[in-house]
Amino acid sequence: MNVDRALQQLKEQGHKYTDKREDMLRYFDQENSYRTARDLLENMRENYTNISFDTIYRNLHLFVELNILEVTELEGEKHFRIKCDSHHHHHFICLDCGQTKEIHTCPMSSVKQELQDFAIEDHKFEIYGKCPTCQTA
Amino acid sequence: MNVDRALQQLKEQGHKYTDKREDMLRYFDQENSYRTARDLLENMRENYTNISFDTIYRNLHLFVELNILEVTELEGEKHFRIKCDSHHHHHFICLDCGQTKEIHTCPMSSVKQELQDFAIEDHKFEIYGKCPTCQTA
DNA sequence: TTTACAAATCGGAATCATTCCGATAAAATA
DNA sequence: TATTTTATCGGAATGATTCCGATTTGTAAA
Repeated sequence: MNVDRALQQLKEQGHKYTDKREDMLRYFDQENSYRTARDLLENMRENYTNISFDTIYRNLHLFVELNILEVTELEGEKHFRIKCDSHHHHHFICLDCGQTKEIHTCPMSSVKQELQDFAIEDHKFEIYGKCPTCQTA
Repeated sequence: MNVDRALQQLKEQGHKYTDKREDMLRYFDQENSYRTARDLLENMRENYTNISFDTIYRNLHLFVELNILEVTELEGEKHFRIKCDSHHHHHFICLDCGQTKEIHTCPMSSVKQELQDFAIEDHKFEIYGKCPTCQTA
């Protein structure tokens, strides 16, 4: 997912263009890691002094709904990151800095046999720890 | 993990016995599914009219620390269940009733090769959906 | 079996993330 | 440009969780 494509998708689905939306997407595109609503708010405040939490959350949820961002819950707080383009995969998530590394192993195919009568709606496979950078810091 | 063993473990580690602690453990032992602090509170109120959230949370955290309960975050709320005895495994979790089913597939061994320089501290593999009972209900 | 003390509990206030709402402002379109 | 729809703001409300001072209760030692 890149910013221009996301913006186009917004327009196509009847949502309005705003500078704030573009900047939010650019923020996640640059960060390329899991960030909280507060992280985003603080970054946005640099250019939009009075931006409100309502705007932050409304757009975060919109982006998740449109599959532009993905979300996970870490230590009681939602964290968002731009959705990866490539094929299905999972993430190692650094608990210090939020950086991620793609994991290409996914056990779902073998799991489905174990869950014949269950309606699978979603799954989460995440590995937590410290990335090389945060280990030395 | 069973109730008596948990109570003994509490005692061994210098924690005091209280009826409430025993009843909390019995609740999770019976339920055998992911329950919230509020679920527990409401159940406990039947016998202890004035039990407080402080007591609920303090003990939930203690139990997690002592490895008697395990915790996961579902839809912004922490859910607790009694820790399984058997060997390492993961869970299918029913999003309606919180019932779980053990999944015996775990991809961590193959994943470790992908994460040579990363310090792995924890991992989560959960499958969400509807259990057979909740599908028909 | 009392005593003494640390741990546990209560009640309620505080905190923190998130959501909601009414009023205003800005984008899109005719 | 006028109209309509969506977005934003500011601030209040909500809901889970935590904190705190005062009180009570296990427990171990006298």
